[in-house]
Amino acid sequence: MSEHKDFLRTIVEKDLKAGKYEEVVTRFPPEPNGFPHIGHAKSIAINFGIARDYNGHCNLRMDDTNPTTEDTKYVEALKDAVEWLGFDWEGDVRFTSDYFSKLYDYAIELIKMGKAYVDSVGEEEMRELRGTVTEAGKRSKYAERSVEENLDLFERMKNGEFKEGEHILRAKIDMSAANMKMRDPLMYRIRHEHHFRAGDAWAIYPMYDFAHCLSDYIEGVTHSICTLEFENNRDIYNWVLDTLGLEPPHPYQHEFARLGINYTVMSKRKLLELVESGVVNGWDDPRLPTIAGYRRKGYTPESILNFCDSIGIAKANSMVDLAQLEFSIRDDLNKKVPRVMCVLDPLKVTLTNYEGTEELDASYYPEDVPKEGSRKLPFSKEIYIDRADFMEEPPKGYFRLTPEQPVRLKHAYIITCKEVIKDANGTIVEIKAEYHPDSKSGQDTSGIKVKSAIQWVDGKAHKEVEVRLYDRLFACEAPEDIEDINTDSLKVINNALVEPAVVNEKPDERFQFEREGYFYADPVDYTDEKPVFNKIVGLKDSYSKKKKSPKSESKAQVKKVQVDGEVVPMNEAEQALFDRYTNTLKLNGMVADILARDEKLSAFYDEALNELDSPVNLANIVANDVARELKEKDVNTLNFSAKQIAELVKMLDDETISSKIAKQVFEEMVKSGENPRDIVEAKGLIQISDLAVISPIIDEVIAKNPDNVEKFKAGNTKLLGFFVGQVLKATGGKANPQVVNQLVNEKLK
RNA sequence: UGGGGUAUCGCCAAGCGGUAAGGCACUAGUUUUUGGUACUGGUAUUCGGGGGUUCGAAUCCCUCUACCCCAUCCA
Repeated sequence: MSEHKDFLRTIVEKDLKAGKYEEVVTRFPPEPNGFPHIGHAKSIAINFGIARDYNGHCNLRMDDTNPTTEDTKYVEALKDAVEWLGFDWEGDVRFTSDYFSKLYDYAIELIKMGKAYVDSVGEEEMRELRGTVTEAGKRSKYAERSVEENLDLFERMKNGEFKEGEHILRAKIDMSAANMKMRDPLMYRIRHEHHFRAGDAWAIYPMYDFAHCLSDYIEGVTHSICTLEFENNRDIYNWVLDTLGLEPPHPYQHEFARLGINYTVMSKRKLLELVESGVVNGWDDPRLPTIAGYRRKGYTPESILNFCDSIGIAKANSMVDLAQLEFSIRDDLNKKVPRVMCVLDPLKVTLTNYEGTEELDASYYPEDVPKEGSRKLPFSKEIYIDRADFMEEPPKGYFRLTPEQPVRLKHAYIITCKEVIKDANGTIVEIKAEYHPDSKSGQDTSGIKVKSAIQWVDGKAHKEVEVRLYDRLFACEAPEDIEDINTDSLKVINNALVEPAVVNEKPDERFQFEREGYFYADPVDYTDEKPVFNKIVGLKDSYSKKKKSPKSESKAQVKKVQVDGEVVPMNEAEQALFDRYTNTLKLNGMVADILARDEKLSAFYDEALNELDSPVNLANIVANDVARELKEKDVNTLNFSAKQIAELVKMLDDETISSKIAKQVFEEMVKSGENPRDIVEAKGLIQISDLAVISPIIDEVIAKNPDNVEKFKAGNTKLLGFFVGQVLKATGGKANPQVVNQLVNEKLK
């Protein structure tokens, strides 16, 4: 129903509307040092999605500024992922390395402005000089080098005249900045390393903080969207663009929370570890949360996109339940995919009263899936069913075949068990059963009631296939490392039996194996001789859930006790002020506390008090509303004066205006600096307390909302607010809310 | 410990002073030749805690608490 926008789209819309940009340009800027995972999918969906929604465009840019970790095989994987998800990037794939010489020029400009310098301290010393989060850092002695010297050194760095680590180019910002990122951040480091695209042309490589903002600018990006951990970097982002004095429009950075899913790891480092240690079989192992992995497993791009859509975009760190992803793929495949029969754990059934063979018609799709298509099902005396679908001594609520309970073979006949044959160990090896000739699917006249229909395959006319059953890679919700791995994450069934049409007709590459789950013909290992199917996801299973679920543990959670920290005690002057406020002016403790502790506020309050002797109302508005404005501004930059606030409160005291209107007028004063009386007059905001005026309006509101009147009378007293709100709305906020409140209450009684 | 963020149901997430959306999960029922799907209902007297302002607060003010990020020549 509600077409709400995420906060990024809200920003984009506002910017577009304000004419800040003509066209929205975003970018997806991965570093090509690993395979993209589903977290990247979220970023792709956001960046390309926003560009699409607002008729802009999105670039694909490889952020390749670190030659030691990056590789061209990863850029291919990245391109594949974006394409597979169905997005087109604008023009060619971009590379930060394409901008190296432009970036170099910008750096020189900064040096010339005295805003960057070559530092030559060692790594260790630099760390020490940087200070800590609580202590300011110190600039190294090299910060004093002349522009000429810096220019010379920097050029020689570029030419490869120095060893790695010998020199570094830093921005000259502020070594005592509270934001550690602003303590003269590094812009260039020396790397005698072969770059997979730039070759050996460069001996210096730009750092992220220098390269990223400028690359965005060069490409005309308007909204530079990244994850939360870059919040602290935003200051440098703006600093570089601003101090270079680049012609607007500038791009601006906005951050959202990265995706976390339980039972999986998402960090590139950990993923790399899993791949390199051989715990999984490559980057596209279906147990990995990589896009290649999901793709190999059989997920559709639509399902991934729907998932990204369903989890929303916000700024709170969160951990999404894996069930949400699984829902997305089931939901997608349910509408699309043919149903087919496969027996994972075969148990032979001989139909003692059946002779010959026949072919049964069977639709590929259930009635609720509006798709056409069917196949023939060979049927004969010998068939296989799944071992789990027969029980000699069934528990209560078991719907399948038992010695007493017949069952339907899906698309075929009802059968009744006659004899159970076991081997020497007591394991069941065969069932002898009888079929009911008049119970054929679609023309059943037998009148036999069965509780379920099970899958089966013909004893001879079937295909043997390999089925790979995947489970979550990790055993715990928030896995840390390899210790937490689920040792049962892959089960291979070598000889599952599938009905012949699956392999012969190949009606699709994804199937629902009835009553089991969704499966995908493995794109790599599948051959006609040995078909291989990957389990994408199981069907929802309310039976086994009911069976084991021991009802979630004690729900009676004790409410967490929260200890209150200590409040800083007031100093003497503050205490004196506080006492005066509470004792002689009769302010309540909280308000007095707020005022007394803040010099700006108490001064403002005292000034207003000189104008008007209304200590309580004045205190309230100062402590609540004026305080908000004074949080970031200084008294003399405010648009309004203490005198005007006194005037406002005067009107409140007179009941010329209501407190609701007072807030509105205050907002106006903040913006325009006009006199409160003028505002009230100009907008006609004088309070209406006349019953003769208010009463008919209430009647109208009541008449318009019979449902809510009903609910109110039934005891939903919260609705009082609704009615008052409606009346106030109808009067432009001018009705006296106290009067309205009382009147509504009476009328609804 | 300085700075920057974030707290609304088991998990996501709307909400921006006037009736606490929605999805997942859970649950009860209806339909069903998939224990699937679909459909119908049930799930927050309450928004991290405590105060204050207001006729009215998840929303404004004060304060406390918890968690995340920042001291790589990574991005």
